[in-house]
Amino acid sequence: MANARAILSLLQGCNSMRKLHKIHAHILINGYQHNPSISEKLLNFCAVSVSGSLAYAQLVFHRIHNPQTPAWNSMIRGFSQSPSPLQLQAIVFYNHMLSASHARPDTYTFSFLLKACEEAKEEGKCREVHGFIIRFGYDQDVVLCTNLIRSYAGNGLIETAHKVFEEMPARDLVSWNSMISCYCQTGLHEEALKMYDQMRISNVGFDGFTLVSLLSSCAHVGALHMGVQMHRFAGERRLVENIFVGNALIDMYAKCGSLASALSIFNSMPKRDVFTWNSMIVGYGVHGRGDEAITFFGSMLMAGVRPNSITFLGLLCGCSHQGLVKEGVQYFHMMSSEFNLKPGIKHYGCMVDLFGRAGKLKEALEVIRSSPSQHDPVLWRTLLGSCKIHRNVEIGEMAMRNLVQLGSLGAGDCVLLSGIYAEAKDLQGVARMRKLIQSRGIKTTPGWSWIEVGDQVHRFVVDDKSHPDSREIYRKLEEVIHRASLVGYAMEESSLVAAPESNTQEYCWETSTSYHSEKLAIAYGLARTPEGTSLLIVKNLRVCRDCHNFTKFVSMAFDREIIVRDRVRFHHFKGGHCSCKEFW
DNA sequence: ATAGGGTTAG
Repeated sequence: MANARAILSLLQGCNSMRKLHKIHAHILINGYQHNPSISEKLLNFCAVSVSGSLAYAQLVFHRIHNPQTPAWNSMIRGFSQSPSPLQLQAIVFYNHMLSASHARPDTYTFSFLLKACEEAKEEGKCREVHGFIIRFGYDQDVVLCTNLIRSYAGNGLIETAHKVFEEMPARDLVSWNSMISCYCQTGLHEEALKMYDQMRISNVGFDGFTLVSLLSSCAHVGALHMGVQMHRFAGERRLVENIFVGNALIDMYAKCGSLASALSIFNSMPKRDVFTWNSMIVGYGVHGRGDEAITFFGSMLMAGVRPNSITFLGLLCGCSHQGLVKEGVQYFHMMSSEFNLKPGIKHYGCMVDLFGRAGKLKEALEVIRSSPSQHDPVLWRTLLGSCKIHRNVEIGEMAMRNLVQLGSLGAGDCVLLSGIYAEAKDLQGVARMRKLIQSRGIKTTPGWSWIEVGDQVHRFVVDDKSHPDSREIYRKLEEVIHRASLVGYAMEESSLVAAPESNTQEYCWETSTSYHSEKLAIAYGLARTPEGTSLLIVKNLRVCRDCHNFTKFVSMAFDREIIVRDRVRFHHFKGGHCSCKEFW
């Protein structure tokens, strides 16, 4: 004979549906099915627990006579945690609650509803729930406002999210952290970093959550100095031991070109997870140091950490940039044969690059043909890039035809093929590309470069005149070009030769009068930093040949180390040489 | 009874 108290404590310790069925039987035998605290507990377990069952919860719910707010909340919460289309049932249930019962929604109800909207990716629903919240007078609640920020941002409405943030009556640490992480996850890293200045003024302090998002943004824009500052803050609060913070620090240092610092954090970590190892492996990979990525991969396995698909992206990237064809092929196969990981489109892209870069264009083509995603423009674009490196007109044209067919031809692709024609002395081909690029309907990706000087990240675009110190920057650039030319730099004048090389490069035909964004960033960096300090430039596209050449001579003429992180990899320029050994 | 925040790739 179990009494009500005993049943409640059984429910408390319940961790599987099997146990639950037994307890439910007890409840029925003892006639407790109408005891509200027992049926609510039962319902809550079925609806919310990971080992529960929403279907069972619905049965229990419908047997409850006159369910109160807690019961409705359990159901709404259960639906909000459900997989994809089912979440919106949460809103259906809510409407049902309003129309068919006397139970009133509370702040918890809305919190669960917003969670459902965040996952469901339906911005209309998000606005709808916001309306409910206002109607019930809960729009001043800090937690609900924070929920709203996440829901709006998760639905692509970052500006609305920011508006909620601005207008909420008071912001605590969690609201700040949420706003910053929303910017970070939306890719608006400059905005995220700007929030930090305002956060300091507002005196809410910071914690590990703050640092993780900010470090991720520092990593993306290459803000090394700010990252170092975060590292110091982390040290003061003993947050470096926090695995999330440690991982974010490793990634930040690796992405800001300081593999040595990344390694020293790695060595000091008391615990390491798959993120820790991946950050190192991807770090070595994008620096073109495939052999070290491979060594770390071996240690990772020894440490008993299971690799995931990102681990292999890092490995394959390293192999392709170091020309380790045999190893790359081996790891590609290992993915599925030993770790049961299905190669994704990115992995196939690496394989196309691995063969293409090594001059094995036929094999690269074979990879595309055999991949499950042969209609993906990225693969053909990668192949086109390889054709440029190895001057192959025939396969280049084939790649181009495929891009046209897939309707995803961009200006960069035309520039690339034009370069291939130029090197084959096919002037008509060049003219055709030039014409194509000027026709409408061709997509262009605007290029930009970031450089961190002092505590500010500066962004430049091609021929940028918007910087407040623009005049000075152009004057400096003239001087830089002059000094570079004294040690052998010659700007490539003809548009035929100077047409940038890669699909995703900044393109411009009138090269003799245009300055790519990284030249402006380099000039600014040279003007504003002490002699001998190294510069870090981060680009969203790939470096063109002229800029690559330019940077080599600048590193010699000014005796500076210049690190350029482009869309795919790192270039370390020093004394007139680049770490990529012209292999990019 | 129950609520809000974190890292790698893209």
